Amino acid sequence: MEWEIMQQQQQEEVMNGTHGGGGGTGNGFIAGGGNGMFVKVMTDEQLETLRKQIAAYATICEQLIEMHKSLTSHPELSGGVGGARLGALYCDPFVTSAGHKIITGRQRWTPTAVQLQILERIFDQGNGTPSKQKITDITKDLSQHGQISEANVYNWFQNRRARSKRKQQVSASNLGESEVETEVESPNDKKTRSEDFQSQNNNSCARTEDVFIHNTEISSGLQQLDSSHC
Amino acid sequence: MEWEIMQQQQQEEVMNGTHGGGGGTGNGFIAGGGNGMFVKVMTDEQLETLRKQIAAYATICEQLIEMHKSLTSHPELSGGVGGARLGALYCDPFVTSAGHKIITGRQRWTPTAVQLQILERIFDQGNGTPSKQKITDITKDLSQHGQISEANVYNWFQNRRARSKRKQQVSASNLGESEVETEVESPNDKKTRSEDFQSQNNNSCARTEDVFIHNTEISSGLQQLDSSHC
DNA sequence: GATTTATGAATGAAGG
DNA sequence: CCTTCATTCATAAATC
Repeated sequence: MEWEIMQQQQQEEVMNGTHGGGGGTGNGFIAGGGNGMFVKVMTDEQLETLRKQIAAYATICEQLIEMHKSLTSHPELSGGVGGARLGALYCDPFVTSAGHKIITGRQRWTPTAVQLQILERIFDQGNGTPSKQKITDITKDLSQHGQISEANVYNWFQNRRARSKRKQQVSASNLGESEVETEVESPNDKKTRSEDFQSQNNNSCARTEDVFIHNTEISSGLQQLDSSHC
Repeated sequence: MEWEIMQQQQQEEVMNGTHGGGGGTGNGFIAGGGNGMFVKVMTDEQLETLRKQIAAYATICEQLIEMHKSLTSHPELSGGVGGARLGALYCDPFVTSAGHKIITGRQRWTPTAVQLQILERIFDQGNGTPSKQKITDITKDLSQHGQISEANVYNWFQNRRARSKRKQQVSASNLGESEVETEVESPNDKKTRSEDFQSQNNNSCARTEDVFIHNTEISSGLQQLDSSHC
């Protein structure tokens, strides 16, 4: 279809930019048609949106397939690990042997060694509150050593802190446990809110009531979607 | 029934679509040719249309799943424990492999694909002010498609707005000098149409602590499927 | 090169 | 609202 050009551009950018640890900063406005000519294409967010939607669609379809299989064929799968293998089986078409997926998702940033050093040092010293100004500052500093964005720095600190804390918890709670339990399972009572009306912890089990199929075509689905707004 | 055929066709479609782009610059997404002869990008309307179509497919598929669930849960289909058996089929690999208990307690709400569609649609419609009454209304509407509470809706809108805004800031500051960006709105008016569109997400109901499937999006789907029967 | 691990990123929820 | 935290998802890197 018509986006192939856009896709191509996007992929080129990704390939060129992110292998050395860059990327992540791209926005959706990519030059098309050589030098000097710019066309507006999908933003990254739009692209991401579509990617996710298609992925969700594929997921749902796969569920359908598996359900159908489990119904039509007897589930005497040897070992009973059908789920995993089936998943891999059906996933394969989505991942080409060339190595990239349907829509090349954004490559994630990978910190350079130097960047990591600096980040760690900052974390070790003043840590705690990476204020906004500080983030900007650090980002500017780190960009001397490789491609980076403020979001990267922000995420890095967030993750660093969270995982540091979690590790502490784990080591603390593991001291009394010689169980077969390999997983840590935070037994400490978290902040258990009880006054809010936050009770929706129920998995969406089979809903047998509102099942109706518009047997016509896509438009019916669109209608339904449209009518569902308020 | 008709969904058999439908499923078959969809499978073919998916496979064809994703394999076709394997060679060269092609991505499995849409590209049919592989050699870009035409320089054509999507307009916003086209994008929106596509988005809706995908959403419609997702909706239909979801309904199919629900219908299928209702079918399989009938006791006479498989000796009185149809639902359980099916559930065991899908759940076992995930539940037993990690050797842990399923914490059936708190877990954060994850919007269904359909729910997200509706939410995004409402969000897109401008009216960025989700009044209390509106929240209640939306919640009621969404509860047709899965478990949800008003707090969820409220939080979702809050987060959606905040992050959309933040993203705009980032992209604006990032591309800065590039002139391809048409100006969006006057800075004094905060509330305008949102440039970005949805973000889909696969939901997982029960926590699978040890994920041993790394097939990108599909694994999430399996998780969802696994948990949807417990 | 198939799995597993480590970790960047996304997001639901709480606090102020 | 805006910020922060906790959890989860997805993927680059590592491991076997």
